[in-house]
Amino acid sequence: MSDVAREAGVSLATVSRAINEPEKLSAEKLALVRAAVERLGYVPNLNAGSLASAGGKSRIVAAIVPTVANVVFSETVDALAQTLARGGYQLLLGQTSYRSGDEEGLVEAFLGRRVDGLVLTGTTQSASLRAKLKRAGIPVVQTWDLMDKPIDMLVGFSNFEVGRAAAEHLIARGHRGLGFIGAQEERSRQRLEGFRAGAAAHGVADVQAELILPPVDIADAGPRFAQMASRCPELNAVFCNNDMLAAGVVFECHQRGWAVPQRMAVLGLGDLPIARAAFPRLSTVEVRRGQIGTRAGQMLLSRLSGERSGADIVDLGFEVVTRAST
Amino acid sequence: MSDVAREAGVSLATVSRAINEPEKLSAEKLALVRAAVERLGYVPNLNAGSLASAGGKSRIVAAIVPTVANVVFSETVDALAQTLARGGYQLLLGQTSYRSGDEEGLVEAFLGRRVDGLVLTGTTQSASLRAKLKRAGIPVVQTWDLMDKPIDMLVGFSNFEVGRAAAEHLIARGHRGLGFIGAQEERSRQRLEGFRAGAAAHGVADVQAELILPPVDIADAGPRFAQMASRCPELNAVFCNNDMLAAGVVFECHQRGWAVPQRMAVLGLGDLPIARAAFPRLSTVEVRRGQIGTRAGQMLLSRLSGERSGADIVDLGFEVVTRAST
DNA sequence: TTGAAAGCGCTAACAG
DNA sequence: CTGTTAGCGCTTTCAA
Repeated sequence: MSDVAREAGVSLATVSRAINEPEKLSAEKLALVRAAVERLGYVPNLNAGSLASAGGKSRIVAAIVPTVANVVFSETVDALAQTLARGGYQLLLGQTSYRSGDEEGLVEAFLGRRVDGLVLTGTTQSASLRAKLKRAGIPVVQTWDLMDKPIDMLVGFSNFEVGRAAAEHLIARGHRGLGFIGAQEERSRQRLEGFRAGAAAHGVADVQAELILPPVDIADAGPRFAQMASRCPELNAVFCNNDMLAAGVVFECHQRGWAVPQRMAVLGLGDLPIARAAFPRLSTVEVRRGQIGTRAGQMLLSRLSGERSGADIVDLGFEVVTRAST
Repeated sequence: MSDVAREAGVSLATVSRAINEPEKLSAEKLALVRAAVERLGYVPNLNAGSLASAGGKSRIVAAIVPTVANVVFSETVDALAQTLARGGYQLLLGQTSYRSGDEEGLVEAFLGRRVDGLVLTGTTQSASLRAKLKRAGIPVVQTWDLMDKPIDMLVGFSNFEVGRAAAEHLIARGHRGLGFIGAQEERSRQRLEGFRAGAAAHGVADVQAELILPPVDIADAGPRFAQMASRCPELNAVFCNNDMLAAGVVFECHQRGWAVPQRMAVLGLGDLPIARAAFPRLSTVEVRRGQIGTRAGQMLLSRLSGERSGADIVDLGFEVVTRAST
């Protein structure tokens, strides 16, 4: 910056003003500085700027997800990044690869960078992490599930209820040989519990379940489904924990010549594009994964702009959309 | 930090050392400082640190992709983030939403943050952007395509050759009524050119093409395919620019009762998990999207650690994998 | 081994 | 409208 000042023959403060509050400068000096900036290819150091300016805001928000390689999270991240970008914030990405122990280290690193806000996936942070976050005093939003006492803010839906609704949907359509294909992971387990509860409430005590160790490979869907089917001949409906898995099961049914939904009903989760591209069209539980990112971003933004906004807990809900596969 | 110093009864320098070079402190003082840090919940400000320390490295690398919501890029980003994390770097994410004009603004912002490195998607940056990047003097790696004179480093494969190979594969297997479904986007266009060239080389002059405006919705695959098929009754093989699209086409064929590949051959791109989950199993052009991220990360890391490493251009190639759908 | 002091690149009063 | 002077929170000589 001092190079620019010298080149333009003005003081440091003037250069700073030319960049941050150009309206407070004479046209003459402004032009001088701009020319010098141009000539030197000067790019202001934002870090130094935020260090010096009051509050030291970094204009960076960090997000932690299991992996962005999973569509469900990548769409949340996409929406979040877009929302933040509109507010002038940038996104620092952290991935745990489903190792929940990694979360604390990531948070620590982000806090060290003085991120202005944080979005977390899930609601099962350790007590020490919760405490650390509260002490940090920055807005935090947990996502993808619900709970009573969030660290700060929360946007998600009830995975347990999703499971229950899935069971009820399947039973209402006359299927009682129920199966569940999911992941060995928090939210999937919650859905399985809900699924079992929903089934039990209608007198279906036995539910087949296959939990895949993340990262879930869609190609596992077929084999896992095959296992369940041979273990339990009366199986006639499966709830897959994402539409990709469901598509895999549908393909497996095609291969076996099993009619969907007559011989086997298949219910997905997410309402991914493939649900509408599959044949038959997939019935699915729609969850607003994009909305999660958008809302999380908005909540952060309004908090960061000083608004003491309204709801700190938003339940986005979900919807069972019935198409042709159930 | 001064709070910690006071609390521990030592100087600022000692606190700094306790954090960055604990081996150079007496066990006594070290314990003192650590206790104070613990008691106060102190988190060192990394920004201030990098400002003060020579070189001012931020330990942040930025990546710009069209969108992380597209599997192909999300896997690259996933791999990149993981690789960088292992080297102690974090990832700042920028999305253009396919608006290539947004790229320059993002770069500007990242440069302002003094990121230590940058990874770009594609090779079609404007001259002014190229110049800016070169002047910035940080390692830059372009990805997802090939070119002769990259800004700095490059890791990708030839999209043109992918297209050509796809055409040759299809023709070799006896299909001559060729179609192409892709996106209105740089790399997809390159593949179409290659596809046409490959077809022409074997005397197939007429190639049907459908280019979808991004973001590509998989549910468009069926309708687009239907259009092509009705426009050109002799169509008997389509090359889809990603496996999702290909799965969509396969579903459409199921629906029409068209046997794949007998009535219609379907070739995908990417070798996504769904290619092995589909029925019939999808033939596809495998491109190493994870590798792109990993290699880009490694190249950056080795450059950042001072190694004057070897190849600055790496061609990852691709492979046509023949399964059951062609 | 530890501390004092001088910055890193920039912003923010405060004068002028 | 513009320049001077302190810092922001930390690291790093240089002495002690």
